[in-house]
Amino acid sequence: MENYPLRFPSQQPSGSFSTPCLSLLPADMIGDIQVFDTLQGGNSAGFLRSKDVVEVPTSQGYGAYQLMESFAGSRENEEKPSKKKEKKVRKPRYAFQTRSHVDVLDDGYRWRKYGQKAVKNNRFPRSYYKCTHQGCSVKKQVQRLSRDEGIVVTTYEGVHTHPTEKPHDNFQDILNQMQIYSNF
DNA sequence: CGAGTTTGACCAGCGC
DNA sequence: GCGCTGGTCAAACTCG
Repeated sequence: MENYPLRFPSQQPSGSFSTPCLSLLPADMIGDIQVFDTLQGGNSAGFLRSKDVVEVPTSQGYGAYQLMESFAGSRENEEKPSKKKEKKVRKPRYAFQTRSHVDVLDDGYRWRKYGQKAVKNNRFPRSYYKCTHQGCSVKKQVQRLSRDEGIVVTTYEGVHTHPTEKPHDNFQDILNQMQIYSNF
């Protein structure tokens, strides 16, 4: 499999991310991801408003990244008729939409593919990956939009419990940088 | 030989 | 209850 390094804007001057080049991604195009309009503070990555778009240099040129904070388990948080079963607690998910012709962007972590499924209303399959680091249960899903096959949606579930295995920025640094660039 | 991929089977949740 | 769909498992396979 061919991976391309994903470089985030640590070397970019502030203010160079002012022109989002992608329209908003409808929530229904990425399955059960729910897009929140307001900041859900308090969690480790809740510092970006959803629908913020940052433009990020990649080896294929600039790509537009839209961070969407989402909670797939939010329905479980709503009022629901009580059930005997313990409600399933799901970790928060964070989805990025990326304009790239490669599906799997190199974010510095090592991933093991554990599944691939055909998705309804999408001619491209969705791939499921787990972080291979011992004790780390972070997962991600990668899906290409059928409406615009140049766009890849990567959905992260969970937070890494370890630093990146590559010398460059880890994911938390990346998100922190996004915070910096989204606060101008 | 170990690590990662492929792929069919299985399971759970949800809507009708 | 049943069918559909998303998510996961695990055996077989590939690759370096």
